[in-house]
Amino acid sequence: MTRDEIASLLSSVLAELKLQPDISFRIDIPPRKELGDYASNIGILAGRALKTNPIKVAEQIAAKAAEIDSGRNFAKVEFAKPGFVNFFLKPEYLQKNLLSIEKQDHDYGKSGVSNEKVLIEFVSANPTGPLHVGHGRWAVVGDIIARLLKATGNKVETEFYVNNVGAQVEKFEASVLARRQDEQPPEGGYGGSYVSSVKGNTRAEMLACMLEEQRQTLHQAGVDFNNWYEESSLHEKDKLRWAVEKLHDLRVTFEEEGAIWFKSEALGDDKNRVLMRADGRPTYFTADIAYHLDKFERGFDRLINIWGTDHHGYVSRLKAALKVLDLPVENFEIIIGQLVTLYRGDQPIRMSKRTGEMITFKEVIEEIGTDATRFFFAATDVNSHLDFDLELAKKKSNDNPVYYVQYAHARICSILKKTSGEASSTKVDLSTLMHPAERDLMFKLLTWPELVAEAARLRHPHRVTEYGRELATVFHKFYEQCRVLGDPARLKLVNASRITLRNVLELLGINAPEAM
RNA sequence: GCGCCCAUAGCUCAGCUGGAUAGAGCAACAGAUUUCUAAUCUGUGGGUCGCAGGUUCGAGUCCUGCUGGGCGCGCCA
Repeated sequence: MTRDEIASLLSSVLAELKLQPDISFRIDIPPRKELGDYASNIGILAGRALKTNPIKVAEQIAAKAAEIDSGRNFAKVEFAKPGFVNFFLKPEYLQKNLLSIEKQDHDYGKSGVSNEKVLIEFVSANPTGPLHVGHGRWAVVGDIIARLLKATGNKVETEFYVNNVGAQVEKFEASVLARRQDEQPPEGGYGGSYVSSVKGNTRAEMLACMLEEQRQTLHQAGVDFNNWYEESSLHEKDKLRWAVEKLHDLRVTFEEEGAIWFKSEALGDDKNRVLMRADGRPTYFTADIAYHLDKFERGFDRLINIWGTDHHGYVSRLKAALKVLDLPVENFEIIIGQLVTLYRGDQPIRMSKRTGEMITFKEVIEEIGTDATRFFFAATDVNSHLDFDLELAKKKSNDNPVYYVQYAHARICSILKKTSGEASSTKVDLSTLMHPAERDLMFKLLTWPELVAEAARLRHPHRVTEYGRELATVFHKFYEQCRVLGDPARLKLVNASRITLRNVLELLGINAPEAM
């Protein structure tokens, strides 16, 4: 009985007992083992809805659930204090799941809970300098969210938007040329040391050079985009003018001081915004409207953007524009990624693209490795600011959480190498798997698919790293207490653990080494 | 000044649409290896969940105010 199956069981219990059928009860893993494998607050909520004693209702529900199940999946179903219903799975159920894990192999954890065509856009750094650590964080998070959404049944494309038009790229070109003449960059230009290594004679060549470096860095981080969407292609297709005309037709534009404005203030923004400058050139905002119109035109059901916190002020104006254009804004999510402050010991390192004083994403990868970089950046909620001490990450590299998880996988492979394929035998009596450590491990394995679904739904990669640590812990404890070699049932359990652990690392884009 | 985000153990962070006795890793201390990898495990200490109110059977979680920090508030991108 997975969480979903318990949910539908409880729904039919409510129906049979003729209780309030539409309460949104929760099913959780309770804080202590004595309270079962799963627990629901259903009695509390039903009691409240019916204005009766919640404990009595819980008692009734527990009895009915046990009756319907009639000992197939649950050893017992109990009710408890404020109105909880607690479910205790039979060991046979957990044991049976091991066979299912082996059978599903790489697919264990995947599901079809969602079926949308999703475009996720992230990083989208200006092609005027190397990627900084914040980009790196958003790259890792975006990449893993894409993997999560694929794993739960969606068709997903990843996209990097290239801002290769406008004042910034003009200043970039001027800065490169100035550096070659040993001159100062223009006002607001780029002064980092990387400027001298930019190759190319034309602006396009210079941008291509910078872009290629970004692409390589991302590849090194295990992040490979499906699409690189160049802003210039929007201009070539005259999409900006087309977008402005659409807004004009909707009567949400006006002219003032020679510029064309969008009446965004009336649509939830702080103020009105310029679409076309007095000199006739469009703003970045106009390009962004055209770009997102184009995204929806390409037939995606859902758009997800990861934007740096420095762009959060653009959320309301872009949503206002898309809404007035009658696009489904409810299917347009913007995840705001907070910054990373790098430290060397107590010393914070400022991230500024315009000064030479920055540590790039590439340097971080090279210093602490791809696996550790991905794990650390995935391991915290992207909505929270992250303080990241390079010295600490490097110094402690031997008991980094990522190595802890990888080590569990390597240990398993080492055991399995010592066997002659007994783990793959189909006729094994699993009923001997009764030890508490075995049970804990089996239960942890059982919850992997629902964890993936939950992490995908919340767009929370850090749930996956968390699970990886927990699974490794449960495995290591099992390993300490239970000798595996010579026990066919335990070999089965270990093999299922190997598959699950590998799938966790696969989802995170981290290597699953067979030896360490 | 206005807007968004954050504040949980010495440090870095989890805590799911409000649920049962607030967790993990690191750091500190004490132990475990003739046995499948000790990159492991066991145990100990460590908390007014920034502060003050409110909502209710129940608040780290929701609301209001305050304090402290990050980021925005361009006819830059």
